[in-house]
Amino acid sequence: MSEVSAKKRQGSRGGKSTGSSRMLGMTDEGKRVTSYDVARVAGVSQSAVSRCFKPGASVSKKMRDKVMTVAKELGFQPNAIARSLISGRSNMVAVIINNFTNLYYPELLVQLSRGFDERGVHVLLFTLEHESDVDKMLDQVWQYQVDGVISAARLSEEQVSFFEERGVPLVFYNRSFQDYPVSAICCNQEEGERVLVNKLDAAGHKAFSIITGPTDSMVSNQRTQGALNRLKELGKKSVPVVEGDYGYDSGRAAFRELMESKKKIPDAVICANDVMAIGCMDAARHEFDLRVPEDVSIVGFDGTSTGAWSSYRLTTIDQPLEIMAEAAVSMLMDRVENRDLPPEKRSFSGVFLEGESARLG
Amino acid sequence: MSEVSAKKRQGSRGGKSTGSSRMLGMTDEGKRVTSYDVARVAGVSQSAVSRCFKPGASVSKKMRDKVMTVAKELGFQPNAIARSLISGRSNMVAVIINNFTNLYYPELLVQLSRGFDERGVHVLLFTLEHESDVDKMLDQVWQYQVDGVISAARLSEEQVSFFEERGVPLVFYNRSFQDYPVSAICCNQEEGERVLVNKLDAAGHKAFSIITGPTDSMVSNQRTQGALNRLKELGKKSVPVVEGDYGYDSGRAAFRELMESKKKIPDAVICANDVMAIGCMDAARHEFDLRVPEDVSIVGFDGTSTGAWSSYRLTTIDQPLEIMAEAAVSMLMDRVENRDLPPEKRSFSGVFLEGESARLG
DNA sequence: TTGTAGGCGTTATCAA
DNA sequence: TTGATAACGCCTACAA
Repeated sequence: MSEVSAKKRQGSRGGKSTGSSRMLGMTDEGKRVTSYDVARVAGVSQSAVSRCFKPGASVSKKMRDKVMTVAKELGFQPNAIARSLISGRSNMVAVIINNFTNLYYPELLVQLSRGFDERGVHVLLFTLEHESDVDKMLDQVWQYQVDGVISAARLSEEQVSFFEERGVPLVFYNRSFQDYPVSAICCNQEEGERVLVNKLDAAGHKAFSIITGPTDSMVSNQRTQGALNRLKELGKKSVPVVEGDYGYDSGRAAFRELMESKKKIPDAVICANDVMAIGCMDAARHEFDLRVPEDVSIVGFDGTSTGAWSSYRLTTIDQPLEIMAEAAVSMLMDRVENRDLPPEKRSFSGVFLEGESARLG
Repeated sequence: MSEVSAKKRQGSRGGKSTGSSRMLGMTDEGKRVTSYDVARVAGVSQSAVSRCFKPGASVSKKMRDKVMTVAKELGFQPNAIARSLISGRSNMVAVIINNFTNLYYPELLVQLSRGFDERGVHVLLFTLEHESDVDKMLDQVWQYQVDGVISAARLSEEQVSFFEERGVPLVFYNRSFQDYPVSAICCNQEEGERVLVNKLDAAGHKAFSIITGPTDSMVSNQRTQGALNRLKELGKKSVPVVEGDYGYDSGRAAFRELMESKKKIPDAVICANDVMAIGCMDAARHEFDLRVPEDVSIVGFDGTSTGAWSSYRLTTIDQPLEIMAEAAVSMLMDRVENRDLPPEKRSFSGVFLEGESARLG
């Protein structure tokens, strides 16, 4: 031990008397127990202690036992902050989510958190309320030296390049760019909608309507376009489109708007997500005394657990959440380990859930 | 500038040519821009740069302008990790949540996140699946030097003392100990249940039943006890009690169990949360062709947004989520600022939501 | 295998 | 007000 550090750290817990420390993890002076403290008590160097806590390091069994015993005795845990500073890896990942009104996102968050946990990585959560907050938040993310970012919120190209320039891997969840290379996990929104339209069309529906999410939602736009494209191919033109905000009330309001407009009453309503579809069903049944699906078919998208509740039994497209979340986690971590991996997109097909909210027979 | 640091940092961005850096926030060698880089370009000392980024520091306007200009030019942002190391404050707070099946928790998480954001504090999220994971997680929390912890998960006294010994402020959300001093924000569960029972009793209900949450849930136990206590006071004995797990399916199953047991059919079912109450309603209506509330009254607890959906219009107790979350945030941050504050408990009354799932007339 | 010493990027302390 | 210098707690060559 160097003279300097010996002098610097003359805690009253010198050598012996380490028996009954009431304050596990703290020195008698109320400071955090560091590797130096462990080293002093164990009579070894600080670097030895450090090595004992590094998985593949070269340490003798004797040394490791000695150090670990003392470490446990003192309640020592390496300081992740200090480690991050020197190693350049924080073992933290930022998860950016803005759309919490959509019930889908909490479920996503749980899955992501689970996946990262398994890898010993921690989630720094960033929730957005207004898109305008994004830039301030990006600075925060950068300041905390996260190893990577998963964004389920829309970012501009400029914002994407913010991370790119800085070498921070970024994986989008259900958003992407056509002409800008970014890594992304997506559910194939268009395909899903086309499946729904096909099923509805095959069952003889004539008057289609669409309820979209917020117009600035990429997912909503893709879903809407998917449905409209397929409808056009089937010769359906002038399909009424009403805008919602992904929330229950907006689904209700949108259905009301459809019914009260001059156009013909719909017999099939395609909603950009499950929650609005549920709102839609409630409006149809309780405000207009319509039977679902006999009078009107209503379909959603997401496969949220609420959609399966027996008052709704929603016909919808189930996004394979666990699979997509796991894919996002591993795609990100791969890029954390190896920054040279090129951007990659993985697109998963949704699974058609028949439910009972659409007449398909 | 010292000779040493001048030698160490001889980036090719010396002095001039700072005009068009493609790599904002990175040096030409691909390293993070540090305060030294800013200092060199601006021709000032590193500590001057540091001061310019500290709110109440004593810096001349001229200095601040010069530094800030260069900082912006280079895309410099102070490294929060390094700051945490020296300052002992990470500006991160751990939020521990285990009960994600309960729809109440995502909404809580958003509110907490919002509150901390406003204070420039970041949320490190810890989700628990099994109670057994707790200890490993506590070590993680400690390693990251969080400034405080909010736990909506149950912790043992030992686990609480883990933080106490280390001087990390802890605030519980909706859990507490009777004989161990901890800070906590609670909704008055007992009181809420008593209100519900009174309303149901006043409307002439005779056959009460209770569906509980998991037996190891403190909140569920309090709610159940609150209801049972009041019922006993009203002379109702032998109230059937069935255990659920807070989930929709368990609410359905529990109702089924109630109906199929030998005991008399209930005319009032008290559920430990909204989601189970919803499951219960669906079972009553769709499996037993009962009318709610004419044949059976069903009440929940929480005031989740789904309970208000028009298929349910749940009669329930609304926990004042925003208020409670804000209280939790400020209670925690107060203790981060001043560690000497004694533990405190704040208990908020729930708000009775009349709904239409209970006959109260 | 073990110890020494330097550095990660800040903030804090003290002279100047 | 500014600048040099010492922490903060750890990891990592490099030397022993």
